[in-house]
Amino acid sequence: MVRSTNSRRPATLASLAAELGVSRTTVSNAYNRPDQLSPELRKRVLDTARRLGYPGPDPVARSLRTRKAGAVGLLLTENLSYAFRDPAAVGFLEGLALACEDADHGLLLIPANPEHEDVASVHSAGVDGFVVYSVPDDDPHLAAVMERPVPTVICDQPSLSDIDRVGIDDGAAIKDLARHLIELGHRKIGVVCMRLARLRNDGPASPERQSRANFHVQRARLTALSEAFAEIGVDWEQVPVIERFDHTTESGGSAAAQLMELDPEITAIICTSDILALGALSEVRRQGRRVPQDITITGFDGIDDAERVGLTTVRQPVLEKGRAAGRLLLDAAESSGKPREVLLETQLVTGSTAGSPRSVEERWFGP
Amino acid sequence: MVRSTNSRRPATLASLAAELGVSRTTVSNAYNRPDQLSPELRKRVLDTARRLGYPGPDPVARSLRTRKAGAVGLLLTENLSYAFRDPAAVGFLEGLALACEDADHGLLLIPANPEHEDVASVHSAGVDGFVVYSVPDDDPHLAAVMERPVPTVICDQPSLSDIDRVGIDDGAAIKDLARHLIELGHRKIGVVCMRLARLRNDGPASPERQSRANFHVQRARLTALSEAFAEIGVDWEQVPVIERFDHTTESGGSAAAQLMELDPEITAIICTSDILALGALSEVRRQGRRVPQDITITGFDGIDDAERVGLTTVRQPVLEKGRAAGRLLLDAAESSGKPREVLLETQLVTGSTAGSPRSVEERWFGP
DNA sequence: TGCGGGAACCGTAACGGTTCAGTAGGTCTG
DNA sequence: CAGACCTACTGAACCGTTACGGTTCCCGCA
Repeated sequence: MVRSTNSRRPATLASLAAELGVSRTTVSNAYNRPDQLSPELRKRVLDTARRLGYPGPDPVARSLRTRKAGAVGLLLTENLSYAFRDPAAVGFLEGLALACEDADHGLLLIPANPEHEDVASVHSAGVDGFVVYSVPDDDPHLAAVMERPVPTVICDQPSLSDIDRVGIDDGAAIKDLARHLIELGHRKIGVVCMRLARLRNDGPASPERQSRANFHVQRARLTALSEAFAEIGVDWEQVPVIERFDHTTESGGSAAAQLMELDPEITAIICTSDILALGALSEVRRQGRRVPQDITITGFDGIDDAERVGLTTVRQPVLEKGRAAGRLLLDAAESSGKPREVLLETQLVTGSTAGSPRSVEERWFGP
Repeated sequence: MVRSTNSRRPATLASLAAELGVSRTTVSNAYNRPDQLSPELRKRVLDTARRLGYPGPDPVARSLRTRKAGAVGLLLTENLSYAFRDPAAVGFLEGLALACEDADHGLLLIPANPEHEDVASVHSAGVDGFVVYSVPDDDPHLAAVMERPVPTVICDQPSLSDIDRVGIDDGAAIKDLARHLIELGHRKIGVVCMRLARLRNDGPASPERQSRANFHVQRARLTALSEAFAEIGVDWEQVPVIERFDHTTESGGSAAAQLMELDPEITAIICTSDILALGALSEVRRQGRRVPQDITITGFDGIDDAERVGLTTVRQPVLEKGRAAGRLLLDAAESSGKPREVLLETQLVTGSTAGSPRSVEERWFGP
């Protein structure tokens, strides 16, 4: 593109000062501390600036000196576009954006390809702090963030390191859901979950793999599920858990199919996200089964589409989570010493996709 | 939060160099030009860095020196959270994010409150370029962006200034839609449009206000509509146009209500966005009218929800638009002198919300 | 033995600001 | 009329890095 007023080199504060015959300090003050110079001189500075096409103090140079960037970095180990594709992520981002806006900060989305070890993007992010959203605990990008000498807030992660954190009680939330299903009479269930580790794995996840999962949220939910069902004597080793790397409805569908093939006896499919559940729902119906008469399906998150179709799920306040993360990061009352923690409330949503399992006779011969 | 290894002051490249007894250049090279020093020394540098808790070259300082920020700024004159609430904006962002990702750049969302004159956020954005999305042509933030000596791409804006631009042919697109309605037999129509200027105005927009609109997209669409209907002898002065400041379904609903009250004779409501159209659709149905038997409703954008309900609309490739904007900005082949322009294709989607108007008799006494 | 050339490292000057401790000159106070 | 105090401005240090143009040293080769 072409610029209208362009001399060889763009004007700087120093060149402006020279032109005016004043010191750089004075020009700087004209922008930052109007009370430090006479109104006339200030006007003269600003006018000359306009004439020379000086756009005001360079943000980067200022940032270097003041040690403030006026921006918050968001790290989510996913393709950047995922942030806009997943409704829960979008909600989180909206909340985070609100908090940033309130504090007059920009929001920098940092590209961090999950299959890539390159952390240069983290190193080159000029930000005042990081929000880390849903990354595996062994992620190199996360490690790189931790090295940076700026405050950091982490979401949906265990509090293993001494870092401020925002999250929900994943375990308690999904236990409520599990007990709901147990009350309805479900004993033979199957689970569809999101990726458990950085390496792609699509298929059954052994109990060992489950407990070693690097994604805290998934691990917590699976553990809680196993506990809830252990309470009524269900052997978790026998419960099929299907993992999917990509978080899409297609994944949910194929996982549900795999689950039903693996064990046709299951009466309920518990999905660890609504997206997966919506996919499972379509697949199950495509196969001609009715929900919830023939099979029960549940999700997690409480996204709009889930509500629309009446999915039985757990609603978590994604927007609030984003906002809380931003607030925590930008709050001046920071650095109280101990890491702070915000736990948000969740809510069991009993929709129309969960019902009592029919007896085997009913299933085969009708009610 | 607490940092594990924290001496009084964080280590810098210089302190590292001093500790090692080498020059700053060498330390810098250890990070940026591994081929410039022996592998042994490099290892020693990196080891010492780890020991001292030096997180690598400061991004801001580096950015000042190299004149690169590794980020693209996005200006959209809306509350930041709007970017995540409006599906068309989300699609655009997704595309833009894809382009940024490909080029290993971050994406900085710049807060720019539309009702606020404060452009400091633009001045303090450390970015290599700007993408401007859907802002009024008299917006001070836009002016501030133009002052910054970095490349800029503008979306959905006339090519008044010599700036790279991405967009669609709004006029042609909506004319197709208009002709479709005309063929169906509509002569008495009403229009619901998005905000036309920076100052809030909810209600009828006079032809004069329409032609003076500061939002190019809206102006272009309204102008094209007036031309299309003028061709068949409809006096645009008589066509009610209702403007809404907030871009929500609620706005669409109330605008539709206002429109029908203003002129109960209209047989079609043309909305300049799907969001507005979806709101209008609910409102019309709430009032007990059937679509399209009693009234026709059309939108613009082609968002998912529109497709879901079978809205007659114009589909525009929002994701592609974002991607094209990003590509244009980051393309090295830039600065060819003349401003570049990318015009994307649109497509008329004939859904189920547009039909032939019934005669007045039919309307009152049934078919 | 002399010399060209590459590998490894260094010194200095930016990059474009902000900050803080002055200082010159004028006004106010007792 | 001395001293305190204020207003308006200045000089120099500093923020942490990279770019540029060396210098030194050693090796191979004629």
